[in-house]
Amino acid sequence: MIRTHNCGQLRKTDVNKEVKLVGWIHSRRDHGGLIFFDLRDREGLTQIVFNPQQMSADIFQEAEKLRSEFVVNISGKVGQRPAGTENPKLPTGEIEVAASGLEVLNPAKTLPFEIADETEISEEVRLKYRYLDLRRPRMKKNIMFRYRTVKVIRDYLDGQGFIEVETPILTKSTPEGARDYLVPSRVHPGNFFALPQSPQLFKQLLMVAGMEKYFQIAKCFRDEDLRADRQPEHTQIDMEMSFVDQEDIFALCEGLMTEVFKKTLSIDLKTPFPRLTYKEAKDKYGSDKPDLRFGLEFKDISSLVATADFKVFAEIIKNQGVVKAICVPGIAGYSRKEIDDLTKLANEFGAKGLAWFKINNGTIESPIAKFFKAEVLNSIKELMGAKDGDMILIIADAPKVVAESLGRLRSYLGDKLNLINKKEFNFSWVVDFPLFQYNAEEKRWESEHHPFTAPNYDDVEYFDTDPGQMRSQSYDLVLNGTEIASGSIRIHRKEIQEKIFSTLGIGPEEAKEKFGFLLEAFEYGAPPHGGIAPGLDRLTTIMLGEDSIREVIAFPKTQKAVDLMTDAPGQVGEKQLRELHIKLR
RNA sequence: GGGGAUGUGGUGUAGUCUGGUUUAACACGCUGCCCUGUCAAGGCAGAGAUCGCGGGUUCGAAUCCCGUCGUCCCCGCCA
Repeated sequence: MIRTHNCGQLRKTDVNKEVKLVGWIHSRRDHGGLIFFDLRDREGLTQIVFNPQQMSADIFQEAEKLRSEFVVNISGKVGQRPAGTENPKLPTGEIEVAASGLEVLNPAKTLPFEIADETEISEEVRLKYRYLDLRRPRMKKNIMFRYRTVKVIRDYLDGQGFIEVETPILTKSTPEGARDYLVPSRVHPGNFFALPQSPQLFKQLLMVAGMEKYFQIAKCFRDEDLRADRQPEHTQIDMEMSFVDQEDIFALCEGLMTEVFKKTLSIDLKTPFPRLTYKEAKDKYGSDKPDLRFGLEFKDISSLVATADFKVFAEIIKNQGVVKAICVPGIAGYSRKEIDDLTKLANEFGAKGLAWFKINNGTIESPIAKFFKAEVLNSIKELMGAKDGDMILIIADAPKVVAESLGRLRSYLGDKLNLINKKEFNFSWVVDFPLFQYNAEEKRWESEHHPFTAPNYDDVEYFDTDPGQMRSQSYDLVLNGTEIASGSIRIHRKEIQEKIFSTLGIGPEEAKEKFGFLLEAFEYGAPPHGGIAPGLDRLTTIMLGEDSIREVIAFPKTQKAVDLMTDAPGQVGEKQLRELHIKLR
């Protein structure tokens, strides 16, 4: 090894030791007759001092030529800093290394930006020079935090009897779900592998194989448009267990999260995490991943206003619509324009209008108040728990539109009015998802989760009469309004699987062609099994208080799915295409 | 596919609405010189930008118009 210590290591107890340090020149303070450098490696910073009276003139001259980010090898003696010159900001701040030897291992051009958290740099520049961006303390911290998280996960699951198994990256395209990334087969002209959207089928086959407890830190690929929380490739903590029910999965996942938060952030999570059904979540928050760090719960006021003189509401209720409201504290002073902005937001999500009641001096002010009897207004006020200074926002529409638009208003106001405690980590389970959802465009039923999700066995009577009514044994883990894990108990019996396929309009032939290997496997003794897959990127993003998963991914892609550093994707030559039997059009 | 924001020396911004007192300003960085206790070192001097790209309007465009490209946020999409 070139070095004897790292740059975060030396303390007062090391004074007078002869040491060798390597690293990057982090900063330079040249006093002419005396030069200070902060030398940086992964572990920290150590001040190096070059004093011409204590070294050869040659070396001092060399030191004068050092610039930012040169990679150097320093030898010297650890010294206690003179009284009053200690730096309390550095763990190594009580000492410095008096250099006696210097070797430039590699010079560096002037960097496009400084290696410091304080400098704001456009993401475009950061991604082009990602290897420099990762030198910055924040990014280094994020990447190392991610590693520690994964390490805790592996240790925990190992302790629980799980084994990590790798599954193929080159696999088969499956219908439904996201768009696949395809890889052409050279050996089989016209045939393609698909990159896995998740190891779903393989982990179920590992259960059939008798592995009982499987996990994998698994890369998943989806060729869909990107967002702050979506990249074309992301990492799941993929888990599957045999002989379990929903409760076992919850307990495992709660144990895992508790361990992770304890070991990485020293935070004690309270378990069990609260649960709410999909229906409750939609009814009260308009979302299947509600942010429960703040209230603004929906209240259904349909029955209160159904018989009032206000025709708009009455009509909507008559046509299977609903009227729901949230009570927003302290915004009764909102101007016309501010209310217009809220209305515009509601419009974006399909609501035709936004009604409002301002509570001032105990009375309700609203352009539509005159249509309601005093006792109706009072009942609404009471139901909403509205106080002076509050404003009740009301949306009347089809249930889906009300949920989406009022839900969006809720999130917007929760953020805008600072109702959210940013330090809180609020976990909850959302359970009893519907088994199917109807695709009106294609006039067919689709799986809400995936086609291997077990139904809630209390609901199987609806298979032929009302599939939309059926609940599934699938569940999401929600953290601060983000879905961070999704899973289900799987079907392990052939006849139920066939029933699902027939509801989805997948005939026996098609099922055999697409999932034949899985269905066949189920005929050789498949244990009951289920699993869950937390998203590592989303989880660590929230834990670190970042706004985008790009901040926890070493080499992420832009919104156009491009890697600005490597310039991928790129063109390939005619020879490569010919070998793959591909002709561009 | 759609909506919105944005692009000015190496980096981050001001200037753009209201075209001309701009020879495009400021901070950081960079270069040179001075400097023995700094740690966001300090002082002095200096270099560095055809204002994303293309076209148009105009006597005159960073500024107005059209197109185009990149980046970001959102909708659709993401079992």
